[in-house]
Amino acid sequence: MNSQQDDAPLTLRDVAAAAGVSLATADRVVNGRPGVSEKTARKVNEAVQRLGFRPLAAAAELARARSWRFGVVLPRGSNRFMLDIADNIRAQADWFRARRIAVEIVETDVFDADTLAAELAGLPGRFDGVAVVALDHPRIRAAIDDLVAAGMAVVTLVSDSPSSRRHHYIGIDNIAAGRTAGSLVGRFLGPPRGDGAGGSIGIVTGSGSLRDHAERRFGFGQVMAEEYPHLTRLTPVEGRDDPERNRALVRRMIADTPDLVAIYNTGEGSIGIGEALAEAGLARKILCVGHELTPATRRMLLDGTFAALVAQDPGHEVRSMARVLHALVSGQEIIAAQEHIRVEVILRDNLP
Amino acid sequence: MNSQQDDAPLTLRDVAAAAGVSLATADRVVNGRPGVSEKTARKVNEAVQRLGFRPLAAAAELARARSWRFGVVLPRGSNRFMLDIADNIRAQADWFRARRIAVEIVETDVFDADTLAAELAGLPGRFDGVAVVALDHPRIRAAIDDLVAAGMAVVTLVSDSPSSRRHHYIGIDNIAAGRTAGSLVGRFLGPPRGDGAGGSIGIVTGSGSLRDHAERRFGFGQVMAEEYPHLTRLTPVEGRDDPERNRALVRRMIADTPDLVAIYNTGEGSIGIGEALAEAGLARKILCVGHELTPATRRMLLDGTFAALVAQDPGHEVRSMARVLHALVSGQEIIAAQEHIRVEVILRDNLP
DNA sequence: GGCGTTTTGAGGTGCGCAACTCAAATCGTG
DNA sequence: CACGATTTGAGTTGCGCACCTCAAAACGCC
Repeated sequence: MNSQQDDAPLTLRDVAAAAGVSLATADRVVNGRPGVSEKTARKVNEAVQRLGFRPLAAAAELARARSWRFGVVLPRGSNRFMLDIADNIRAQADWFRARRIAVEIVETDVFDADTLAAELAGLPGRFDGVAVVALDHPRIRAAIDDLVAAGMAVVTLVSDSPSSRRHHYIGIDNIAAGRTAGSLVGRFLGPPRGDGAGGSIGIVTGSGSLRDHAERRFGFGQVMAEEYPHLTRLTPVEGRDDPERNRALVRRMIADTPDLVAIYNTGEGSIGIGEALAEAGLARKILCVGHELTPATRRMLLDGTFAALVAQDPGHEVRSMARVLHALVSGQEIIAAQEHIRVEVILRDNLP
Repeated sequence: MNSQQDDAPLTLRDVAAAAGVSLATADRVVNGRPGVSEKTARKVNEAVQRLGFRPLAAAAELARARSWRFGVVLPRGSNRFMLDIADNIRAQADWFRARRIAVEIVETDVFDADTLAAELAGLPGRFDGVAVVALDHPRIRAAIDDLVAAGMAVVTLVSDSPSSRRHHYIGIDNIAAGRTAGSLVGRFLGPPRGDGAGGSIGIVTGSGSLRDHAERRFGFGQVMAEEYPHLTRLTPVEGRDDPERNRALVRRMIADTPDLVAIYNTGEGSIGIGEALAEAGLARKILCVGHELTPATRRMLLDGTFAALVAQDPGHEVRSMARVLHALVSGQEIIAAQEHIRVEVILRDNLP
């Protein structure tokens, strides 16, 4: 016979009673409204602690009774990965609607700082929260800071602008991703031949100005220099994530590099690399490691053209973006561990 | 000047109006209550479709106004990974409280079918939903089916009982995990020596009766036989996830196997393997691949004793368990993609 | 047409909280 | 002590939905 029926859900009323104050005062403290003496506030906070009170999420949300408008700024007409992001946003439509969140995808030329900055400048008023695939550029940094200053919740997506005041970055550590690719290449190639030579590694990259690609090259180079000095890194070639350009570049790379043993693609358009290798009869002969899981890379992983992919889960990123923006605007807590985006290694055997 | 103020949140009342029925009738249809003619139900469902109505999650949850009791059946006094699971459950306490969910961890001897079955038999009435680290055994299957028959939401955690009627399995595909480990070992060892010999691979496993370990061995063996026939697999030795036993076993393995080139541990207690190798001065000389990220395996990954880990994220599993059980008991939808637990490959470079 | 049955409508209640108003009590200060 | 300022209490409203009751209407059948 317990004197306290313990299933009784703990409400703010209980906290007020325990603290010896009225519901109104407890509410003022919990919601940070003014007009409460420090002493009283302390009493209430102690009661909250002692009883382990948490406002019921559903009730809080319902009572706030407002809707949110989120904008997601994505590169226009972009690669498969960005299309996946967009698809995942649409797939989350129900989740958003059930939370009174209206999401609008804003397509723009992310790669031009002025265009992107202008686009960002037009967002306040239209949205309560914004996710943006950022460029690491002073003008973008300033534009993002302006958004934050305007009271919007701002997260960077996939590509960060770390010096800005964005509230959160949702994406992977691209240096770690590059290092991981480096380790895979080094390990898969095995120890140097008898004469100490290891061969050359071609590096295909999107563009020099994208922070994520630059970081991947950096991480890759770090590991190579430290751990596999017998391997030669060729100068990175820029295919701008375009399969056709990549194909041409790899074709030339093959012709120019007799001891080519591996190719690392920091970005998209891996299919072009696979095609160039197939043309030359070198598929599965030259070790390939790339990024992101797409229908094309999946196929090449299965047929052995690519040995491994270093990837990030766009579904996770979109859900994380949704949760983080929602938590930011509605003042909820963010579960850091849940929002950490992992650098995934995908082999043929653990394809999702 | 839009005639329809589009920010007006769509409520059930709007649906009722659009369908030309009363709120009560619309409510009956949406919540599957009886006493509505088929014709009327169709009208309402059409309106729901047409308007894209979703009940506001917060309001629905609040209105249901009930609390849930979940039980999580874990092996008693178990290994680091299971302790991580328990820790993550405790770390989710706030999340649970905010949803009026009381979680109780039930420790028992999971490895004895009778004990586990008896424990499960005592759960109905105590809980609304149960997550259980299952054994694949007819008696457990029957016990799980009884829970489901008693109206409980039941998910298996980490280790499945696929023939049972459990509503959901939360864990990885262990065959894929074993295959992944096999590919890593095969790739990392590189091509056979000139004489075609590849060396021997030791396999350390927990126990023959655990389904997850058996599946990992199976997947590992598959890949080895298919892709790396030049490598010899030694007969698996059972260390019951105990570091001390593993150490003794590996010590003997080293002594008995001159051409030992790699060790694969399907389970826990990897630290014992590292110690045995260090004693023999073979750390980093023999390729090691194991499972699960723990403080010990993290350390050995960093110092190079282990080349890679195949892992599952206990945090993700616990969150997924919470979401799935909550969705099951409260009749919500489950986002399959979100609940899929990935087979992760962890190298030194992508350590979370 | 009259009966019983099924279907529908109208309305109420409460979930826990946020946000507000207004009056009462308390406080500090001269 | 008196004054105004600050703090506190009491109470109300509404968020959107689930769930319930009761009466009215429509229906099917003989």
